[in-house]
Amino acid sequence: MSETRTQPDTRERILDAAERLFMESGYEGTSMRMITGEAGVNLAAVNYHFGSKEALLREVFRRRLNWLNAERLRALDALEAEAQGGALKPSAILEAFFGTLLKMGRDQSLGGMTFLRLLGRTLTEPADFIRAFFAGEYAEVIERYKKALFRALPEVPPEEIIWRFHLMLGAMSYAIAGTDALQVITGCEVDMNNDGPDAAQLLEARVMPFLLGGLRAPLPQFQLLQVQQSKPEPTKAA
Amino acid sequence: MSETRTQPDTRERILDAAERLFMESGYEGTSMRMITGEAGVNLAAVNYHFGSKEALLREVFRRRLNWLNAERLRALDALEAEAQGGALKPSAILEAFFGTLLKMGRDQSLGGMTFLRLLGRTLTEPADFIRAFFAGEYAEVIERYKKALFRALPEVPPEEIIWRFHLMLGAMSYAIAGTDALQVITGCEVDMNNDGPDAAQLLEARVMPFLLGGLRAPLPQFQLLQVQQSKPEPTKAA
DNA sequence: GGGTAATTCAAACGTTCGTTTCAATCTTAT
DNA sequence: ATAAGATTGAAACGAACGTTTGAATTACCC
Repeated sequence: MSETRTQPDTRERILDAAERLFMESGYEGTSMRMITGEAGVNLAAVNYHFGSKEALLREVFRRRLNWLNAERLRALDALEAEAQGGALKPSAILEAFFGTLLKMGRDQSLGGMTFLRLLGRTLTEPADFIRAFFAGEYAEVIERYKKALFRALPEVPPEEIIWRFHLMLGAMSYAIAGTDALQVITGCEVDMNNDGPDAAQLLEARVMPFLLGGLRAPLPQFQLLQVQQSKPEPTKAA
Repeated sequence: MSETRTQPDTRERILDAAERLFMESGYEGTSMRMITGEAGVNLAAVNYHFGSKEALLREVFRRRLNWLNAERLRALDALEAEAQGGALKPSAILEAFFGTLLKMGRDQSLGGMTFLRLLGRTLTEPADFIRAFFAGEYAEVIERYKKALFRALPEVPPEEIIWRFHLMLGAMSYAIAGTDALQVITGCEVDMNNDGPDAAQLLEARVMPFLLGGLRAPLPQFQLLQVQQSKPEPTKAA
């Protein structure tokens, strides 16, 4: 009747529906009709408000990554201010980088576990425009954290640090996105299916020690590889 | 004179093209016309030889996973025979599981790095039939290795081992599949782009120490979590 | 060499995709 | 109240999708 104020922000309804569906079915596996159907809006609304399906995906991420990027930089700034020019502890850097991520999983207004899973899953999407988008969004933050890790681990060759950063991102992404995928493979249900604060807390308690253990693992034998890649700097014993 | 080769390798040409294209563009992002075009065969050939696109994907994996599964079981059998009933070293178990995988990357006749990347990427595909297929293909091998890890690490709670198995799979998959995806994000090129033996060897030297370090990392604080998990009731949420 | 099955081929099938159109409706400021 | 602009609605667009058809061609066995 008169209270049917049918304007609960069409844009937000579309973004919420798209976030959930992209997470569940992937970008190519989600159609515009699925999105507008779940959002309860007209099919043409997506193209009217966002321009295209690609632009919609970008906006889905932008409204979350703005906060994530800013918060990650803020956390690193705080650490560096506290250290007063000294090197940071690797565990503190990981806590700032991944802890900030997991904080999103606990806060429904920041997207919660839904966005975390979408993020982890989308990093492996093969579409070119998606990869290009992420490269641009992440560049500054990754650069800052990479340099912090270089300073925190001066005895580890930078290339090795980059590799392990790589591997930590992969482990974390799978732990988040592979909630049902990999746990089907491992044949055992780990109780991170439920959304909300518990899932993110469990995740943090389980994953952070693993990441730190991997980061601080003994270095591989470099003699052979160093020759192959013709890097002049020798390995410092560790 | 080919007595058993009744086909002019049309089947193999399709499988090779599909393997490469699925790796590059994903399942949904690869069309039948792309596959038959690259294979140089007629569009109808896929449905004639395999029945459907889904069945083609399954066959692409089956011709590789048959070897991988058998070899992984054989490697574990050899370890257990050598141990004569004793527990295995965790590093040996990882070497058997992931070393076998990386052996495929070095052998072009087993699919090489192309198949490895396809495998890592497909594990995150959201399509239901893909997940169901992998669950069936992997079940036996995962079960065997899980039990071996339980015996090798009796002081670690089984659920924690499963989690870390999870995380190791994720790190390895990203290291393989994320060749260009994540290295764009990290903004630094790691030279695993080239196929062939070198890439797999580099991968092994870099990744295995990381995985072992994560697996043997100190356990998290369990007091709080243990209460939640010691209760046998599952508390499943929708 | 003829008969039979296997395979290839061009063409079309029906469906779904993202996108566009344009009239109808709602919002807002004058 | 009314004009102007913003938003929504129903319908259709052309293209691309996976799949099917039926005739033409090839390979194989007796």
